Amino acid sequence: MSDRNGNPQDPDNGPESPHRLIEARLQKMAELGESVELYPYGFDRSHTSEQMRADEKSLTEAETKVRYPGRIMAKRGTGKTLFVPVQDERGTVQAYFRKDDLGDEAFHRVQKLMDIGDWVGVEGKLFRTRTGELSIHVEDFTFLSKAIRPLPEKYHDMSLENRCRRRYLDLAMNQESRERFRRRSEIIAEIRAFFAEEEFLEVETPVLQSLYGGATARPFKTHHNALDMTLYLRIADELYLKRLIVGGLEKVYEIAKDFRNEGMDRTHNPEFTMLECYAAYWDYHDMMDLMERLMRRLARGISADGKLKYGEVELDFSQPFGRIRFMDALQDKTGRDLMAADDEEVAAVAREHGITLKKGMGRDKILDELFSELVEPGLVQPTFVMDHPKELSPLAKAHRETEGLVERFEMFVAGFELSNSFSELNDPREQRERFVAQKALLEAGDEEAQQLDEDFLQAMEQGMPPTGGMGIGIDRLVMLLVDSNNIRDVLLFPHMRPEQS
RNA sequence: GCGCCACUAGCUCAAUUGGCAGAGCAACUGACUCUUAAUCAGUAGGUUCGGGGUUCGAUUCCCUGGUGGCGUACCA
Repeated sequence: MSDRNGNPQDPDNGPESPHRLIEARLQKMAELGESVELYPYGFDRSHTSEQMRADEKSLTEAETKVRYPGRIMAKRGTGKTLFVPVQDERGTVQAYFRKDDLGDEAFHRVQKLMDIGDWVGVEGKLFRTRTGELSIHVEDFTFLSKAIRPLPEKYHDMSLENRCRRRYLDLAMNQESRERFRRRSEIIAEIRAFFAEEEFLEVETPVLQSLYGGATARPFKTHHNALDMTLYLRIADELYLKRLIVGGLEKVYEIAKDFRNEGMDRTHNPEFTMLECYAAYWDYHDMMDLMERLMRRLARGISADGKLKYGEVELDFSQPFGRIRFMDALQDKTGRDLMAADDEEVAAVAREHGITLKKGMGRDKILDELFSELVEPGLVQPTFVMDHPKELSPLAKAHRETEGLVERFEMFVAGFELSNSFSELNDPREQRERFVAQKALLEAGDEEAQQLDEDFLQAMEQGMPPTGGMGIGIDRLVMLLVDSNNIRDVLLFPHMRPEQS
């Protein structure tokens, strides 16, 4: 944007010195306001653009008068006629104005005083022009709202920055943007329907928390004035949802914003939408099955065969998802059995693969790095990666067979992580030990380590049944389903630095 | 965080080696009764992101601040 620094041509400069383009529109408003209501209170719509296209034949044959509101997207005049594409949410239908039909004064209003970007309601019969454009032969029209700022140019895409900063313009100008956000809403509705059928209860837990937990991440801090205390914006719902399991709610889920005080890039926004679900008596195998059912259903909602195009690749959700063990995948890539390897050997293998080791990186952290580097990029088709090293998962239950591992899986697809799940740790003694270990990390300066949550431990001490839990990154899921490679495409208002003068 | 690149009219973009700051769309005036990126004739629109420097002269070179894009690091 060129006007971000508030120069005198900036139309944001306010009423003191209106921009010339705004001035022109204000003058039209003044003239228009003498004869019509500029901002009326409603409009009685008979048809949407979509309905007119669907029912064109019957509407035309019956010579039905339609009443259709929308935004003016262009004006093409040929003297005493005027063609005006009028856009509603799902499409555009052209309005055809004739001076002979409307009279000089009304025609002047539409030809001279109505601008691109204004809202209008037109009334008339549907027909096709000689060139085949679906049109309304206007008999009467109503101003619905006057725009005093111009719309962006119609023929080139807006810059990504402008599309995000001024999403309303992106939506106004781009049908595919409107459709994409409609898809997002439908996907989330479908997810809710799925969880309802699976008999999960949708719940809401606090965003403002005095202790943050349930994930390894740095939080946002805020302050409660009346209580004069520091509060954190949640980084996960986990510890609250587990309290509900303790309480006897057997299947719960929440779709909510989490906040993590970390970097931003094409797959990360500081606030993002997370789904977490917990089911009593389940383990991570049950959660894998649930995830597979969910993904198959969502994929089939888009294409009947369960295969989705994502960028250059075709993702197949119709077949059983791949299942590999974390350590086996590493062994495949390194040719070494790292399960048996000691810390020195693991570090050596990491160096062989060009991984820079930092101070304080434990064995499990190094394994995680190796995995991200060697295995993750190759996980294109939906795959469950199972049975992770223990240290990285302080809330997961120890593996029932293998020492040093936990019962956990992450689902990967298209090279990124879509969900994360455990057989949840429910032994309060072990949970306390793990928190104490995390606390040590925290005190050693690891800002992402988890805090000891005494209230949560007390809940667990009350008895928590065996439980399966899972988190799904909804924004990434939507990216996958709408074939987008940037999180900003699926967030209406992604975080942007404020513009400054 | 770090590195590279970008920022010029309301929007999308040009401008040769440091030498008069331009186009398309949008706007304004006029012509045109089936146009569709309407067309035709004309008009207007600029603190070249902010600040500093070098120079006879800076959109152009240097320093600094801002915002963005891409890569990288952390993370979902």
